[in-house]
Amino acid sequence: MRRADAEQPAQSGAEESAVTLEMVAREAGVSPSTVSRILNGTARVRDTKVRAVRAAIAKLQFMPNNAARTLAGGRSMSIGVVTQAIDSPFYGEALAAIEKGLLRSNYSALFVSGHWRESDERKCIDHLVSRRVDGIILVTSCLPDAELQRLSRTVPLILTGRQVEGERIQCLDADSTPGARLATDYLIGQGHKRIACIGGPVNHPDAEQRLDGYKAALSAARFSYAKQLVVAGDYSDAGGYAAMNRLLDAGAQFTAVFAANDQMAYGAMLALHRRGLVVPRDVSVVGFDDLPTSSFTIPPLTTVHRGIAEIGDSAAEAMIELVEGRAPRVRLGATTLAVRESTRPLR
Amino acid sequence: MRRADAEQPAQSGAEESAVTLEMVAREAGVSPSTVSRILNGTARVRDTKVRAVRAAIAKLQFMPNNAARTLAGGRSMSIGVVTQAIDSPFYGEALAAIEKGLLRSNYSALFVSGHWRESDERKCIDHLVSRRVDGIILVTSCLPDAELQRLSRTVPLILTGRQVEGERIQCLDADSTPGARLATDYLIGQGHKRIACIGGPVNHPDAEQRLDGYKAALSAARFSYAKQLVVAGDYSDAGGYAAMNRLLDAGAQFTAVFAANDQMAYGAMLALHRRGLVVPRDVSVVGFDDLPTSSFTIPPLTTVHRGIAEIGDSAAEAMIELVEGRAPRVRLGATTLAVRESTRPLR
DNA sequence: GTGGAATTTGAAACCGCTTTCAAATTAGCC
DNA sequence: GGCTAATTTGAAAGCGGTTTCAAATTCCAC
Repeated sequence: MRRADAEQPAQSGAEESAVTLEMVAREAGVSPSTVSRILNGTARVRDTKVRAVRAAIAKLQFMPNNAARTLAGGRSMSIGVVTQAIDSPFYGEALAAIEKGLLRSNYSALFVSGHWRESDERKCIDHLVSRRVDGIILVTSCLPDAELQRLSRTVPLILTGRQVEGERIQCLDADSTPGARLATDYLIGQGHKRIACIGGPVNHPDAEQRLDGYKAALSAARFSYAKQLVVAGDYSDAGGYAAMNRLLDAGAQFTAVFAANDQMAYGAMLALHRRGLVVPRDVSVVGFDDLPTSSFTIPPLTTVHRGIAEIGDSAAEAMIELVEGRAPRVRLGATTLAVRESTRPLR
Repeated sequence: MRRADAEQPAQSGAEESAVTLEMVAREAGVSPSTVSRILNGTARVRDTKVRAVRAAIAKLQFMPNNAARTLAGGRSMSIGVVTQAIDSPFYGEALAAIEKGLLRSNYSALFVSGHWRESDERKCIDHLVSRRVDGIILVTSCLPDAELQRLSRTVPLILTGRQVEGERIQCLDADSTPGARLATDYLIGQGHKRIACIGGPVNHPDAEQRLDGYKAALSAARFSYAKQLVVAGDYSDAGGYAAMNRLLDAGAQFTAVFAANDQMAYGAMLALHRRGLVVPRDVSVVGFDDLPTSSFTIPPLTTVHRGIAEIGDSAAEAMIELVEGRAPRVRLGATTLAVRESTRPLR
């Protein structure tokens, strides 16, 4: 309850006025240009001065003003990252990897979410452009190709989960078809004949790929595609729950399910559990994404592993190559199947 | 394989040079000052000019350069948000809410993660300061009080999950003690007498509160505190799994467990499952946080609900009040218990 | 010691916007 | 219509860095 003795004006809520490069220069007895050169390593400087400047920086606790740097230098050292929902486990993992990858090269990430809505995404992107980001990573995008192509004239783009042509567009091709094929093939290999599918949102490029993979596996095994075994979800737990209920209510007969992502698999498993069906005894379930939690569901989920972190990492790396003017060479590891305990051989 | 016909220099990777405020001014036949005033609403301007400028902006597709604005205006319109792991479901939910809350007032969020390491967090914060954020929201912080107080002289702070005094520090008091008490009281009320506890990381203010709540409930019921029933985790699924195994391996006898967060509860449930113990028949489990997924675990998890989104939302709101110079009035809804299917009355 | 090349430095312009200050315009009133 | 007061505008000075350009030093060989 003691008050400061406060002879000097209290300055309530006062910000400490920031140290500028010029103050550093004066303190070190050199010109601002010299300080700038040392900071950026853009020219060699006599060693005695380097030391003097370093000392001044430390003494004054100087921190360059990023806005000024951006304005003068023309680069903001920040990369915009567009996702659809920052709070989905899938994006979370990707974002963490991107953040880490960018930070390695001293770039920082600006995350924004489009909520699967074109208008929201457009607004986010405008925001990023206005902040003069040096590049944009679209982890998934709702926008039409033409619009992305137009955007790429303003700022270089990295795109995952989709293929769009463009001089300054790099696509990290994460085609989901093979993964879905892998999952379905596995179920077939385990002797399952009636395999249901809980798909993603309709008209969603990625969701379509996953459905395609499912169909391809079916036809390769000469199984007929049964429409009543396929139902659309929305990539959420609740959606998977509802989808499974629809399947069950319609009296569909199946011994296995392929869910187009892990979260829907969770929901589906709960719906089965509620009806007294045990996974994998009564129904085998396979997911897609291999979220970190999927090792800890009951039972642990068999799922398509694609290294989300790896995608994020590659995206970050490619973006840095791109903005530094090098040609990014991108390679993604293959998708694999993480076999756990939600599936079993039939008979 | 066709090459561009390219008579005019190819300008490979050329950025469209950006439209500036001055170009807008010229196009509209007014001075830059006037355009600025219209943009910011800082003075009234004759209606005819407003229209002319609006037209010019639309025609040229002008987007103000944020770096220049920040430099000239002294505010960056961005708020730093420090978390520990952007990919944890807990933070994900909080971040989504913060992003949304800030966007409402046209602020944007800069997310960085400290990974529960002081040095990392310090680096992140320096980064934010250097970017001249107008404020920092620390969703959780590892840094000592004194350091935060020092930091608050540079930039206003919102702090959740912890209480630190300071003129420009606002704490969103999310004391976890009552929540933990609530959970434990519930188990006791259901007739459980031997209640284990999987705590958070030691020396973690929040984790300590949760442990305190557990102890308080015990002693209120005149149960003795049994050291062998308490084991520390690390807030991760894997940690909860390991912790439960330690409990079981040590031969601890209990009919219920309180886990200090949901993710550890997931891990604990899996460990029980692996030993053939059924939740809630053999052991009741209560978590803390009410993550979105917790409604979809098997069985759905009984857990302490604290409205993570609400915390994020309030943090954003309070931060805006703070930077706009108003005194933030913060109120958080009470914590409640979401009773689901992982608990049952004993006997 | 000297000339010329190579290296190191500083002055000053500039990046695109905000804001102050004074001039120009308009409005209001007798 | 003329004078003052209120309103609207533009010129210009920053904000804090980077970068160009030319001047000042240093280096080196002869």
